[in-house]
Amino acid sequence: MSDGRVIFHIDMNSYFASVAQQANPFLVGKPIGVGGKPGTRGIIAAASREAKKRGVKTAMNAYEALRICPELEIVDGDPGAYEHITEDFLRIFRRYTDAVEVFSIDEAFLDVTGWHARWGGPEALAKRIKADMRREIGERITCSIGIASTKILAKLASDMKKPDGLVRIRREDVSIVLAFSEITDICGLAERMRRRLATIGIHDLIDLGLAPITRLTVTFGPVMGAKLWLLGRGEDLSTVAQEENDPKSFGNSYTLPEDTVNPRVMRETLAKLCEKACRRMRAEGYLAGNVSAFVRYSDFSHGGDGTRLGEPTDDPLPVLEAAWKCVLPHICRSGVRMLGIQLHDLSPDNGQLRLWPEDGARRRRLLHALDAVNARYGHDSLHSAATTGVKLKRHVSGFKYGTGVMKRKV
DNA sequence: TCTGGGGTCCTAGGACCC
DNA sequence: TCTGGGGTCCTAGGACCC
Repeated sequence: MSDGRVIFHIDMNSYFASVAQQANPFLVGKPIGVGGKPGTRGIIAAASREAKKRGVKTAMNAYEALRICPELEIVDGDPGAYEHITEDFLRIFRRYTDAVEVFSIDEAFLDVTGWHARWGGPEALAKRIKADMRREIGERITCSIGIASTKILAKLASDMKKPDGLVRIRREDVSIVLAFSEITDICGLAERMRRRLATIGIHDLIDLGLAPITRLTVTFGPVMGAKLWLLGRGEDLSTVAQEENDPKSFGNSYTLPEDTVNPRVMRETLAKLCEKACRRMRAEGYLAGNVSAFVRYSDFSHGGDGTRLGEPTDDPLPVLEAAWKCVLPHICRSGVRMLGIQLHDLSPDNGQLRLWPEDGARRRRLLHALDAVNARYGHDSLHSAATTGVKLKRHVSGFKYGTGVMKRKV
């Protein structure tokens, strides 16, 4: 069935670090890590090739990374630049097929079945894409391309040679590749699944390929069981999705510099998170019908709840009130390390279809004005006084808190 | 100075309806 | 008298991804 398909998985190498090095020649050839700001408990989001050689790994704690590699230079991420460059390489991919699925900011699947022949076959097309990228995006930002008949195998292939790799897994080589791969090399199978499979005597992908489907469906349910059975044969039925999906949720979370039991700190943190998530939602034109809020304790266990919002909204005030009620029963247990919120049940904001009461309309104008200032001067320039906890005398009917703004750092 | 922050998808279980 | 069973919707939570 899938024999005829030709799928590419294209994965940028050390993407954030490569972008930083391309933007700043002083960083070229040096071990750098992106993220992990001092004074926070952040982690390294990406390490340059030089840093990786010295043992720095993605998701490593910044202190640990500096201990292993004291000369490591830690630089801030630049989300705007990543988005921009991602758009550039997607444009290149779309020259060669309509079926481009954005898998993350630095990865995409391409279905080039029926298109590769005119470029001289899959490998020749992959080389051409690499050449386009070098010429149009730059020498620093390289990619690894995996070619196979399914998405899972293509992804496995792109992982096999880094950086600047090009690996094709042909149908006749699938079983040998699987025999030399770990269960957790397969996208979608991680440590938990490895352990669960071990409990029924499946220790590697060869075992998985030999397991009867009933054993898998009994243990993992009909859907996951069938999926595992196919994976054991190097098959998967997923197709390259061409259309970009609408977002399902907007969430923000923050790990405090140190654990706290202070409700005031927690509420202020939650307020900023609500503002941030609502701002993002307004920018993309969505309203949320549902909010959930949660805390992570010192021991990494967590607590929280969700609730419906009275009516769909993108206003941080009602969101904060609802989120705070969700979190409140959970904050007395022990020190809190992280707080987070998530807005779901999204609907498009068809402004004209909704009847805002006059105060509501005024408040919306205010929020959008705040957005404009923050967009211009930086995200933390202005906060609504209500969500920062400043008590105001002026109240606006229909809202529990005032709508004044507190000036900061402009 | 162990363990960030942004997401999606799947499953289990309860409520409710016919 | 007895208490089925299928379907859908919703929510909470786990697993996984980069």
